[in-house]
Amino acid sequence: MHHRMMRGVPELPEVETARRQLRREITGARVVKALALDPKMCENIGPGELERGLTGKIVEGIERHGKNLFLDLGGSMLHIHLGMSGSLHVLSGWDRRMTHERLRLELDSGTMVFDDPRRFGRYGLTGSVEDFVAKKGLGPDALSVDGRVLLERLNARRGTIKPLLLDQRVVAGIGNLYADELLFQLRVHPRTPVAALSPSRIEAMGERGREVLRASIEAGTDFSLLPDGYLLRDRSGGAPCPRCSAPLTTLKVGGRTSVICPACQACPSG
DNA sequence: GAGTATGTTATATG
DNA sequence: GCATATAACATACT
Repeated sequence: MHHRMMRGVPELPEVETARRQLRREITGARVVKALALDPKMCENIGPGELERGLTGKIVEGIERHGKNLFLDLGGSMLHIHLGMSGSLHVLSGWDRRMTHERLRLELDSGTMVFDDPRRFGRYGLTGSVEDFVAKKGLGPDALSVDGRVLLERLNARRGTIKPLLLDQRVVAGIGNLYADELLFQLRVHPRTPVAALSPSRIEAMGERGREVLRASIEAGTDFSLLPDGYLLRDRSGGAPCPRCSAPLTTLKVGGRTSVICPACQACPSG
């Protein structure tokens, strides 16, 4: 048996889906053997030391902050960031190594595998989620952010809206795809300066943001199951805008690809 | 072969 | 210090 814990590139909803699945499948399990297979992906620790730190521990719970996942081992935590191409799997029985296996936890109830072709992912030990968040300077988890909090976070900053939404120090968990979705739903052009957005617009963005993330979690991060009107159902250049049917266009903002409806998301004038 | 990629971080520049 | 731009990381796919 082989269970994949999530689908899609790991942004907040994908990691949250993995968290829920892992909670069901490996809570209470004991780590019999740990294999840290890629030294480059070990964060602030050597593979041997990490393996020793994991062996014998019991998985007491699974936590998440933004795109970061934490296995609570009682006293210490295994931190996992899935990068751009990482995925988590639970195997039972004697499944072979996966093609791009980077971390393997053999448990008394099965095996958890972190597979990652591009090796942008990271793993290591941390004392607590709070320590980790403080050390990285992460903002509040995006699911906990409402209109008031987003306004507060953005008030302290100048600059362009989309790169700020992607900055994990402002809010943790939003990636390129969900930023595009949010801006589309709010009819905001990604290059709009924050200063050009009214407080009520920013508040609305904060409220809508968690709705978008929740909707994706409910859909199991399968974009084809998102409600009508979602950009992510077909986010490709030339596809019809779900609102007005004009062809979607692509542009670069802050070095990242953005997909917008040129009719709905007006260019900032200033 | 060239160009693309949904994440993060370091470095340089104004 | 801040905002912005760029490269780098390593691999797969079109």
